[in-house]
Amino acid sequence: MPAAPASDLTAHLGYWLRYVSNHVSQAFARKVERHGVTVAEWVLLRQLLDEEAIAPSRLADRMGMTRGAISKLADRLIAKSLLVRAADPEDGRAQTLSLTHAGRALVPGLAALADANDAEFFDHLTPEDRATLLRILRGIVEKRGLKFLPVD
Amino acid sequence: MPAAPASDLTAHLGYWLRYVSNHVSQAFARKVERHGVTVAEWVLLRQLLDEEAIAPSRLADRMGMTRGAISKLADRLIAKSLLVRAADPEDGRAQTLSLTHAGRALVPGLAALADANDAEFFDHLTPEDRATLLRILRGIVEKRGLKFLPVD
DNA sequence: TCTCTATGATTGACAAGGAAACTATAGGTT
DNA sequence: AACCTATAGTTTCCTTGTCAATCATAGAGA
Repeated sequence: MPAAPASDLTAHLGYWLRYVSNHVSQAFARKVERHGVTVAEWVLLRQLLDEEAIAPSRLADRMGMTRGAISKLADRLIAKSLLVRAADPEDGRAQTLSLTHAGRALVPGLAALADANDAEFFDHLTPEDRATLLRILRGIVEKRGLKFLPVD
Repeated sequence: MPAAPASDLTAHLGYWLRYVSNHVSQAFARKVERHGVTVAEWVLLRQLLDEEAIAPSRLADRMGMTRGAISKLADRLIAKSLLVRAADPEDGRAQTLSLTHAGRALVPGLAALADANDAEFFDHLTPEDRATLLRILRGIVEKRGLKFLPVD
């Protein structure tokens, strides 16, 4: 009798991954909340820091959200004067999003919070463990051909 | 000049953790969806398999959700005839939740899906890497004194 | 016993994302 | 040029969670 060993919930790596990841994200959410932004908003702002202007659809791909979600997320950031939407001069259908001055100014402070959050959860690991964790996670992304950055 | 190195988004372990975790959970969500349940519903059902009956508040703690969320989650499972709610005979305020026959019968199939999902994402790792990953994740939970199991 | 506070659970209002319908424009084909 | 299909974005509806208010009961203290 092989007795399939009962699938204990806590035996699943996926379970632990979700467990820890949610805590890390929740902790980060609390940190950025004080600055008036959500985690999704932070990710969008951060993406825009590198590029002059970017199409909503590209953001949707990169952030792993639907275009509808990006549309609304952009609305909220525009309402906070951190973002501007402009028509693409080369394509009548397309829009571009770019940071306002205020938006650009906000990013470094949030980045520092991201650093702090990472430190809070991972600094106690040995350098080897940190490297292994990163290697494993990147490996899964590569192996599975994952395309986008999740947010929630 | 130490030059704090710009906080590249992809340098954060929290980023990768969230990235991978969300994909693993989304893949699992698609699997259980075919059986008519959500991930949160699966977790609740699985928790109940071990205990005869359990208080909603205990579930809220364990699952890392608010009591309000558990209340509604239970409503949905009751509507699907997988769960029953009963008054606690010892405390007029308390309720207890327990699986119906159908609910209990559903769990093994879902557990198999959880196994399959884990295999899909982690089977390519060496046993050492799997062990390390589990150890690291458990270590973080312990170090940080995390109390509950996240769901979404 | 009466009252006050704490606790368990539910409910209502709101937030944020997904799916699908919809609008407008691009670009190829005839 | 006229049409047809593909693509970019937005909007609508639905789901599911949180937060805060609410209700009922428990249990301690005057």
